[in-house]
Amino acid sequence: MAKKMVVILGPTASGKSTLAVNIAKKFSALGGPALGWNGAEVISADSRQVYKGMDVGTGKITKKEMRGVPHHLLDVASPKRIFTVTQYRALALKAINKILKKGKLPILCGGTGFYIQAVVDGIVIPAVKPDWKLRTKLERLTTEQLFEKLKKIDPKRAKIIDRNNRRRLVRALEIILKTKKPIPALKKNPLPYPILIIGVKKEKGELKKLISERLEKRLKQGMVEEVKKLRESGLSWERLKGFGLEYRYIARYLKTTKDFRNPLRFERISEIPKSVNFEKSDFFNRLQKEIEHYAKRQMTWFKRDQRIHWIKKQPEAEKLVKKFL
RNA sequence: GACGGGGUAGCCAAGCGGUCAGGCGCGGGUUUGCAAAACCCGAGACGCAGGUUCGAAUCCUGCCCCCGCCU
Repeated sequence: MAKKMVVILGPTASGKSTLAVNIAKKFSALGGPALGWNGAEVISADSRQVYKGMDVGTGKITKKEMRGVPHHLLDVASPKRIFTVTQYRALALKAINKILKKGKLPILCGGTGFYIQAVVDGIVIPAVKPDWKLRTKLERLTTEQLFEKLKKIDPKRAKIIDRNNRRRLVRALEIILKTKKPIPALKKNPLPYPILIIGVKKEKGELKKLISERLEKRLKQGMVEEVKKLRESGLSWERLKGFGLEYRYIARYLKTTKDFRNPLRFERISEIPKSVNFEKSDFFNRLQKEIEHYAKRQMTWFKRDQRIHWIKKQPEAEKLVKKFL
């Protein structure tokens, strides 16, 4: 049994998590034990599920849904602090090695392409914590000024960076100013063993339907309350907005209800009716669109990776894994 | 029937004689230190028919349609 890893990726709502668990559960049938494997464990590759307290909105798998298959990298960070790819990669590598040491197959499963790439292709970068003081200072500059500044102190990075992207400009400057040296040239350090990458493909219409059904379910499961709780635990509206999608939209909604600009006013969590009628509302439709766009962006990311084996149904994935092992 | 307002891309909406509105949606893309974030590019239009003009979404004439209001 040589070291190997399986990656399962795909757009949001495509059913990746379920597939990962199913594969792990069917591991014997796929011939794992016969080849010396002791089983399989899942590592989440999701930039939002790493946060504690973000469950309903991220579609975090429940204990019950795991069906005994161990999952890693869920709830490893506080939403109050920024979590970055760098940290993700370090934790993921640790988890992968632990799993391999047990003689088990790691299944990296998630929709954050950047995180997956960081692990699989290995982008090596030292960590620099965000410096809020410096950021507020930089935020005062115009985008153009930020770019000029970067060009002066690190022309190499300036050459390839998106000069319209304030966020990236600020982060680049932060790193340079904190480490006192230019951004080091990219070093790739890919995992040294075979990796099977499976992509879950869905027809556009079907995916839309899945997204819509899931969104409805989440709202019923108390997503509004989840966001309210996060807010009450001290997260700023700005921070919630940064999480995007559900968190962004519900935060906006709660904010307006709090500002008394909305006819629906909820002072305490208990006052939020169990079934605020979001369905068919402007709120619902917009959020739905937003999630569809997100799915599209994910696909844009995945499309360029030629190593991905795209599948439509589980049996195809099983076949691939069996052969791979 | 009279008067008033209006008909601009799938939707909302500016322009009212001479590069371009814009937003949403749609399509494509970037991403190598916040990535569910952030950012970029593209297609598509002036209700219809004439006229005036070097040039018309924009002015004129006629017609069609919608909304309001009055009888």
